[in-house]
Amino acid sequence: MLDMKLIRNDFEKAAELLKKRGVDKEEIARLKEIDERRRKLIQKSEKLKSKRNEVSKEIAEKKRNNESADDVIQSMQEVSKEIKQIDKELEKAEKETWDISTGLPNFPHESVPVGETEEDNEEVSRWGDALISRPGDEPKPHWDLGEDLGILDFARGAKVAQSRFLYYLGAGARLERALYNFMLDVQTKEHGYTEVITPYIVNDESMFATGQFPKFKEDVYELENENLTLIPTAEVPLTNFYRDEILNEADLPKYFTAMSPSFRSEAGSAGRDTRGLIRLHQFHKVELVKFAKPEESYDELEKMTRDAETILEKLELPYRRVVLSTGDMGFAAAKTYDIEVWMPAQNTYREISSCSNTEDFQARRGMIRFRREENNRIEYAHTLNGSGLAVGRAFAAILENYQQADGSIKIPDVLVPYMDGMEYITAEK
RNA sequence: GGAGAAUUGUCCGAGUGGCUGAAGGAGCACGAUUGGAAAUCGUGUAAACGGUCAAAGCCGUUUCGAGGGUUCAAAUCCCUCAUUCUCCGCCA
Repeated sequence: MLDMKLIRNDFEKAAELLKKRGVDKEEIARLKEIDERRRKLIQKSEKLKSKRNEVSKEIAEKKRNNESADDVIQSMQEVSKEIKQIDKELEKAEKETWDISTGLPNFPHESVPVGETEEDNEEVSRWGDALISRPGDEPKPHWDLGEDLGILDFARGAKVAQSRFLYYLGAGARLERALYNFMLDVQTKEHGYTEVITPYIVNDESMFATGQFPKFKEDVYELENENLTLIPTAEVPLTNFYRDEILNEADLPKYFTAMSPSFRSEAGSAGRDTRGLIRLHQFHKVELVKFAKPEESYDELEKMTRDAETILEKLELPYRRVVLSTGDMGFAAAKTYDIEVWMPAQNTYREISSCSNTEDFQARRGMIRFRREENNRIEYAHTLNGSGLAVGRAFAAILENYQQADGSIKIPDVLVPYMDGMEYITAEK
């Protein structure tokens, strides 16, 4: 949710910022207009209510003195009717402002490159020898490697559930578990995050606060007749942890991490990444969430992005960092870094983590606030989220980057202890 | 899933139609007292929205689990829902 005051007081600036994100100026103008109408109605209604309260006191006074108050009561009946009428109009205006304002994306940070698509994203840095393909000239894609080794089973996933679901088997299941245990260990022991196990189903209020609702309902799995949704990311339950709460300034910053399954309907992505582990309806992710003071949130974003990158460096997987353009950023984000891991078989980098500062956008929606020590005033906190990392995509990257000429997979050194000393995954007999 | 009880401010807790944003207590903050502390005394101690304002502040409206209703007027009466507790059923 945007700060309505900025739209009111500096319309041109607000409109310009939102234009970078593809929002029509007309729409902001309409919002401003309805908001003005809304506030006029509030004033009108409150004036009458103030009168009603005053006269109510008079009536009470008279009743206590056993005097008749019939005439006053009668006039108040009229006033009450009028209040009801105005409140009805007000409700309508409120719904209209709500409909527009809840659909507006966050203002982009000034450092974000302006653009319309992912083509306009800017590479920030690279790490590792991406272009040295390891086994030979023809690296195999991870889905072939996984099926040949008998550690991934897409066919049975589709049979038992649907396409874009799968089974991990034997050393594959073990590797998945090794990966997220490793990631959680690094984030908790080296980067100071508190490990959390969250609900995997959340209510509509939570989905609203983090920005998925009302605009992106088609991307998630909702339970029928329940007001409940399977989480599309642990960002939702983690960020909502402090919804409707006021924290102490001394409590900030706060770091949480959680491994969870994530459920996405992937509506509208038919035909894209249909093979392999890149785009699934259900996948594991180690999520990072921070609550920070406004003046520190961009430093925290840099640190969080490094926290994600560290995982890839320890796994010795080549990657690059890009900063998303205004056109490619998620709805709630003010600035986002994507970390893309090298996928040799596809000869390209693929997103494996996305780290965003939403500033106070989610905090406004979820009323996540803190009290300043110096003046006791209440402010919105800034919330950040990032993947640290997407486990399935890391799995895919390991298969492709660590494949050997004989089709086996070398286990990255840091994972060997998590695999009971196993150093290679070879075909199951 | 069935039956019953409950839900008031940071916490405990009073309050069945009007003078209750809400008694009383605890906690917390500040001040007095003290060599310092404890005890004691005094003062203060919610949030959202709207208006005004450079700001501090001030004014108004709303909020007693949530939403709706009755009424001139609702913490208080009615309806729906949620949550918690107890008992029964089921169950990892």
